[in-house]
Amino acid sequence: MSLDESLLSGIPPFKKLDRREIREILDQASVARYDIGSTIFEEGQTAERFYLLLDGYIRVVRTNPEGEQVIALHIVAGQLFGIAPALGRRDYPASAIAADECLALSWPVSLWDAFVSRYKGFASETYKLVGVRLEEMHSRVMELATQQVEQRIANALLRLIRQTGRKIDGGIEIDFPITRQNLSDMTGTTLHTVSRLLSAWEKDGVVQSRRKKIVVTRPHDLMLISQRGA
Amino acid sequence: MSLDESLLSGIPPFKKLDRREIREILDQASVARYDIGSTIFEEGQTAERFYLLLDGYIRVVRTNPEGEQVIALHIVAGQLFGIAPALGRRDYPASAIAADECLALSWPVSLWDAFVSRYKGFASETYKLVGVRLEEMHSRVMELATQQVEQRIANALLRLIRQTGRKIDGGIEIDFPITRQNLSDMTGTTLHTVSRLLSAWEKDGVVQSRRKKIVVTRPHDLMLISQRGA
DNA sequence: CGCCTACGTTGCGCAGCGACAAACTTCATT
DNA sequence: AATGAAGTTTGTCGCTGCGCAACGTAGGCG
Repeated sequence: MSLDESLLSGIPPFKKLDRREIREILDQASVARYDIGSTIFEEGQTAERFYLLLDGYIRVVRTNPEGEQVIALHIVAGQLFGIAPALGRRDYPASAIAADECLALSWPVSLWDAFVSRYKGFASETYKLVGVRLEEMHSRVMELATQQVEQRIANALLRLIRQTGRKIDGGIEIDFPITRQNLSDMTGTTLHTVSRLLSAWEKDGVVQSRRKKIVVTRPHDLMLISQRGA
Repeated sequence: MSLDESLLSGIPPFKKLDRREIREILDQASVARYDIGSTIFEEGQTAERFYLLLDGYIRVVRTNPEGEQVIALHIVAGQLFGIAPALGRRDYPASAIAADECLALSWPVSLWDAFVSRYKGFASETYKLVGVRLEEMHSRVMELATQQVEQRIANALLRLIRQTGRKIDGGIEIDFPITRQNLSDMTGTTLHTVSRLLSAWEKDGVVQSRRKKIVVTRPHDLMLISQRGA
């Protein structure tokens, strides 16, 4: 099966490359589809491949010895993930789970060094990506350390609509199925507390939610909530 | 003033280099001493230089709009810091403050690309360092999201003695001055709570502390505390 | 079409720990 | 030796948010 060059042409780590180079890269790639809820790789596994998400959303998850989950971040289409080699690691530091149906390319890690040295802009773009992730981790630590549960959940929602929001009439919808449990795993709280807060916000008309779906109807009010008590 | 090549010869990012290359690098470096409590660079500033800590300890700190501080990590001797260019950034994402009297080398960021391309092992070692930091941020998020205050403080102490511990008779001492406030800034709690817990632990003989000094007398018991309620 | 499982809601009680307050200790400075 | 600032201790109080429990609802699958 052959992939079209246009797949990669707009995507940051490859945007400086010409047609021929992209062809080269695509010819070495594998494509795979992942069902919602399926695991792409697991924490602690030896990193065999690195990935590029073409479509869908990925949850990057860590589990502690007690079995509690924490969602570290979400990957959106066009981003590399599973890039252990960029961090000088032989194993994946976290698990990747398809938050929605996903389509991804992948390459064996043995090609990483060649990609870095051979393709212009690839290295700098990936290290920029790592920078962004580090930055995001930083702000999660800040939030967890200084904010109340209500503000943390508001911030989590705001980040989600910023990164994965889809404009619909009446608000901005989170583009993939998400449960209260998921939200509580992102914010270090319980599904009960998330449920209560969403109910309260729905009553105030700030959000509107059905099962596994959340629409933020008044993003500005949510921003005010996220800064409450400042 | 001329610096001796032995300064850099054992240090990871430079360990694969020969005498001549190290000479080159040293000749382009500036040396500076920083008083305890002084600021080396500040969050948001344009990154002019990147640094190598030769002696002492650095606190990497972020401040939120409300003025609350969070200590992101500590830098120990032999580590690079202020490496914004490695993250594709033009500004420093956090402030660096001397936790003790410090000695550091620095180079203008304009040299970064040359270092990466010219010196063997420099790139891979720095990205490994970034990986370690990302990993550490990850586990901080995990801790903040899933653990009680008591366990978080125990973990913070354990990390400190692992990274900066100095063996003395009767235990392991944290090698630089540290206050209850500092500890609370690392764990997202208050100095009052830290004080109470340290007092309790001291009564149990797990730690021993004076003003700005903490000695862990029974590290194993502290480990048990850090896993309590598991 | 109905069952079953996953997801969501809500009430109640409790406790961890933050907020506030006040006093004490250590150390640097003059 | 006196003064003051910075760091530490300790007590009391109350609220946020978690644990537990029970029930309601929606959607997938046979």
